[in-house]
Amino acid sequence: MAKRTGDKYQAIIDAAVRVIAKHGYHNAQVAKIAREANVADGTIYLYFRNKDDVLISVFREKMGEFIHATRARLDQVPTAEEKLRELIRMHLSQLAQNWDMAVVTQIELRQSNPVVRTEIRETLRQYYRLIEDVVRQGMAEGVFRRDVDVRTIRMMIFGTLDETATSWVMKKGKFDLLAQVDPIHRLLLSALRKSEQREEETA
Amino acid sequence: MAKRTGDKYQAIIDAAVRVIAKHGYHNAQVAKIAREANVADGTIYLYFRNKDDVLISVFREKMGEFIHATRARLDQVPTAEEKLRELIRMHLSQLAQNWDMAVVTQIELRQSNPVVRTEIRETLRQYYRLIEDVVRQGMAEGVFRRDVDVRTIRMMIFGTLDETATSWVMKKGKFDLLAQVDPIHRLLLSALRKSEQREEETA
Amino acid sequence: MAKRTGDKYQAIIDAAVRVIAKHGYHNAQVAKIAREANVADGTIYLYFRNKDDVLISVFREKMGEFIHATRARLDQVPTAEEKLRELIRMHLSQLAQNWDMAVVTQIELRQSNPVVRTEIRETLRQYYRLIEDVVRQGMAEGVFRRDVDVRTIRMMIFGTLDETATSWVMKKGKFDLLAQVDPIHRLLLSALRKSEQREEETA
Amino acid sequence: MAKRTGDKYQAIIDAAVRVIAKHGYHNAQVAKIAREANVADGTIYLYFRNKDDVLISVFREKMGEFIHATRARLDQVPTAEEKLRELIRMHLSQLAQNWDMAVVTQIELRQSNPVVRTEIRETLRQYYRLIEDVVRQGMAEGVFRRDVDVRTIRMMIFGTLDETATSWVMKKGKFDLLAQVDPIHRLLLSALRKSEQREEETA
DNA sequence: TATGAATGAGGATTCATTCAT
DNA sequence: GATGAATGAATCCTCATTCAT
Repeated sequence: MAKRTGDKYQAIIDAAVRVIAKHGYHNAQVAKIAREANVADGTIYLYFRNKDDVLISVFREKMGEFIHATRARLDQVPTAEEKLRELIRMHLSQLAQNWDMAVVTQIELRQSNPVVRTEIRETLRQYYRLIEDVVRQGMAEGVFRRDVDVRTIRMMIFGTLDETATSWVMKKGKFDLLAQVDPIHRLLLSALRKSEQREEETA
Repeated sequence: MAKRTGDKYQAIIDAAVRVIAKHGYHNAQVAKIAREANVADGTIYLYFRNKDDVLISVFREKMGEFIHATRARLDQVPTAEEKLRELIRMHLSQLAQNWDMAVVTQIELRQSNPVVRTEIRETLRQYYRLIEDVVRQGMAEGVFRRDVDVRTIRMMIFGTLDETATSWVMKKGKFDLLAQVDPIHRLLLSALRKSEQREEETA
Repeated sequence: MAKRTGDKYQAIIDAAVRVIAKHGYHNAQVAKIAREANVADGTIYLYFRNKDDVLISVFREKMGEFIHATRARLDQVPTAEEKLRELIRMHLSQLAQNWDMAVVTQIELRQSNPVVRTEIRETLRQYYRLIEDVVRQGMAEGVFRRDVDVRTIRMMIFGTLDETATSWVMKKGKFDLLAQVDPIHRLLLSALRKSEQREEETA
Repeated sequence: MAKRTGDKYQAIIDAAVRVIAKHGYHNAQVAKIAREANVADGTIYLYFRNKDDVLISVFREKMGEFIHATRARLDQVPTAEEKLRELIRMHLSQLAQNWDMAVVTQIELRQSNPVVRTEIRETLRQYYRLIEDVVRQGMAEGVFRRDVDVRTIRMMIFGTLDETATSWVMKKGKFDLLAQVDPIHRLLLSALRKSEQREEETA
């Protein structure tokens, strides 16, 4: 049971995203997802343990791609400041490019039950680590301040990006999400950069 | 129908908070809330249109108190920088002082259906405005930067506080939430201050 | 929950008997029972924990009446031999008088799942005890043989009655069940009597 | 289709017995039986019409062997009284020697649906005839009473043996089934013998 | 006002059977 | 013959809401 590969596996995941985005989490019945994926209801259970497993897999697969793409991009720029910019850009652009996924991750999947939510939070940890790695690099470079805990900084970075994305979805994409990259980058850089004064401050 | 006052009205709201905090959103049945409030199931429908109305009212009432208390406090300090500090402090301390409410607002109520979520978002707007007013005052004072849209800044402030609060609840209160006030204030101030002021900072 | 009294409780039990007798165990859906009892599906769950509980209760209630009536009758006759006769007569006549119950207890409920079957077996023990008490009395009277274990004798008595009843139902009541009382009584008496008495028997 | 011979035919039947004995009738899925028999799910349908056919065949084949062995044994003893003893002995010993089959025939297969049960009852008729033949022989010999219908006597004999076997399985084989042969034989003989013989018995 | 018994719509999941390979 | 991936029908139970008292 529960094969995690194959065309149908992907088809079901993609169908789930479309159905949830269109009808909402609470109206995404297994039958609807099956129909959208052009498979029988029972077929879903050849690839997934249960409905929760489908939802968790949606998040894991998509967030996995999201993180993978982001990490690959970050690897291409050397400095922490540039990495921060790419992080912001990738975060917002990937959501901007896939409205369905944006709706699903920012809104719908957050309504899910405790089991799904716990799994989601687990997946998010990888992303947290990615962010914290950038911050740590900046500190090591001597560019980012060291007087604030890395986790606090990560909360600011993630919180800012997440709130921005959620607002964008709640406003039905009525503002240009990518236009936020630059101002957010400027804000976060200002927050993170060491200043001459702060150096003295810690002395 | 649906009178919005009286002892029972309050009793039901408070019971809802306790039940949701204890059993989780998905296990907060009307019957359970009624029992906790020492009223009959049907009585709830004398004070609320339906279950959604109870949940929305929970958020509206509690968030109303939250905003009212915050606004009252902000009125007592003159400058934007100090107001920002009080905003952060009030936000985190009010959650820190009421674990049930923290669980309910940061975790459980976010699992609710679209109707409730929309209403919640509506209530949040007042809080958004409060934050933006502080930012605008800072700009007017010539202390906060003006090269970034007020809404973007608000997203950073709210996103940071919200993510911090959520992490705190997810980690079951294992870290000291109030200890975050100071570092967050420093981060946000650095993000918001005009360059010149940052230089003057230590003077 | 699960009130075990009231008109509806009885109505549901009786409806279950009729539905099972008519449609068979595997076609006795909760909805069908509810409709037959003139209540809503959900009402059943105000009186019973689940479907199994309905089935178990059917057996327990009906078998309870069965045992009670039998015991009451046995109390009215003094000797073990007469008691044995009444036991046989009551067993067969009660089934003969209630075709639906006969079908349900002899055929349909035996198809039930392990949970239900276990509960049924539990209830049957009381009946076993009733039979064994008659046998023991006969032994105490010096009328019944003592060279065979009471339980073995009980198995013969119950086995004979049960097989007779089952055959009668399987043959759709095509033979006169009550006509079996006398021959079975004679057979069992011959089996049980002490040798001396058997000698006198023919006199 | 549905050839009733070959290694796989037997393998499937034997696998069904093991699976039903181990997991119970309600957990004996076709897929599980196929796996136990080391064949593919679909292969079962090359040898059997459907699942019911498998179950019926299990009973028919095994009961067939049971009856055949019993008949062969009865042929080796001349008198009805001895035949009765061998019947009892064979009935109980064959079950005692094959726990899986005992569980399957006494408990699990009785939970099956009407189609299977009807077929089972059909197969049982052969066994009924075997029993009745012994009884008739005893009557012809002038040894068994003739004042009770042969079928009634058969119900007593079969009922007694069946109830004994079922009790033994329900009690998980906690008592010695073969130790019941002698007392049951004594009981049944007492029930069946004509009065004169019974008189001689004590001499 | 207050009660709480009654309602009934709605959905995830299993598993016997098929059929293209 | 043999496979096993795919099918899709069928059902118990929960719980928000009503309404007679």
